[in-house]
Amino acid sequence: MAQARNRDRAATERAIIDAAKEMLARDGFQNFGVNALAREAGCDKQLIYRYFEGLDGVIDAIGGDLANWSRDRLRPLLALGRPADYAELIERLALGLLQAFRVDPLVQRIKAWEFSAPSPQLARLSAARSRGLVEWVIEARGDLEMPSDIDAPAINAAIIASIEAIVLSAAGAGHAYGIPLRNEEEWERMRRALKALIRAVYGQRR
Amino acid sequence: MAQARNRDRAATERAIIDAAKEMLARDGFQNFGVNALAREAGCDKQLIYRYFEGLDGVIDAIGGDLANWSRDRLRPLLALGRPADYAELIERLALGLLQAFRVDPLVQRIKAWEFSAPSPQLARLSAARSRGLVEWVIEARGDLEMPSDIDAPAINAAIIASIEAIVLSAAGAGHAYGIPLRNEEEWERMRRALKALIRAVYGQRR
DNA sequence: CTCTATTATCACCGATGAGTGACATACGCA
DNA sequence: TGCGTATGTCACTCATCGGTGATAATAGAG
Repeated sequence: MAQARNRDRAATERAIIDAAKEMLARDGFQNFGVNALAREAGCDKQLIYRYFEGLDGVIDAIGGDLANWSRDRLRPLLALGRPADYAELIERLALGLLQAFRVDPLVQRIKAWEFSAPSPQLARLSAARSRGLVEWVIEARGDLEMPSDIDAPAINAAIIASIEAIVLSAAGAGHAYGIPLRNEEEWERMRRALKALIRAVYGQRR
Repeated sequence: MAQARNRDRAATERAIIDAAKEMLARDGFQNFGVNALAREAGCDKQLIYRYFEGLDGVIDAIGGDLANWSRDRLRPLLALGRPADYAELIERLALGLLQAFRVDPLVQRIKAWEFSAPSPQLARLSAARSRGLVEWVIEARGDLEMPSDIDAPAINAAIIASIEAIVLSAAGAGHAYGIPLRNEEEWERMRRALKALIRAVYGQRR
């Protein structure tokens, strides 16, 4: 439980934001409210209104923290060197995203909430992540040629969609669409399937 | 707004269930509660407790209504005759499921809620749908050989996951992962991409 | 017709929600 | 040193929540 130092607005704001992130990651948006947040942050709820103008402002602030989420999570993949072909590029993207999403309950909750209660505000958060994603692809792609005979953007969308739904299912139920996903071996099976899918549709240079 | 006839328990129960389905399809689980449901069903909330022992009982009753959802939605596809190969089988499954899911806000809401607030109860609803799905595949597959060189169950899971995430995104935001999905042409683009994905991974007999 | 059991309604409880106005405290500037 | 303002606290309103006990109304059995 984050605790605010006294008489320090910046610290209090951080305490509120940190508490909010922790609560969301733990319980989701379910019982997320001003009262609970104030309790968790160890301050009076009045301050939430004063400093953030309510819960929405807190969400926006979290959005600021997460603005570069995709970029930051995928950056290490650039160090692997240039991908040999488009298939390898998308494979890296998919597996990197899978891992990043899998270990980040906060982003999982945000995505899940976006599914069940769409709002312009949550959509903005998601849009920022998407933007970082395509920027990464552009940067990592370099001068690699894009497949012209198939609709790569739509196919990539399908692949990313698949990853998000699988992670969300597994996080909640321990399995996804009949495939158990409780430990690293089981996840490795799913990774292999995704790789097979990507290699099949984008071909592989040998 | 469903309205109960007076002094007719069966009719009242139906009115409650119908109102619940309508509310969930319209607003999701967000403000779904005993008070709101009673108001919408045009009866006193006490009856919800008497006849269903609370909200959970109502959900279970809806589950009963939806027990054969997959089976019923996919059945027409059996009339198309035997698929020529495994790819065609999965293609029919995917496109059939996409369409069924796309036009059914109630099932969409249930799925979305399962993502953001996993519970054994919701999981049971989803499990029933899954079961119907694999039963359909077994029935439709007949004596068609299954691909042995790849992990078809995991790949199929990924494909179905993809479809659900795409539909949920599109329902909320009008687009999914950068691909606009507001009209039938745009959906046709996504269908083509899914077909390409399935054909690529499962090959096609020619 | 009378009585009983089912059906439906009403009035209430305690808890909790968001939101706000008034008040206390302490920091830093003049 | 004293004062103003930023910071923090408290107490309250009003609405809604899930849940329950008592009571009214009516249909059907005898």
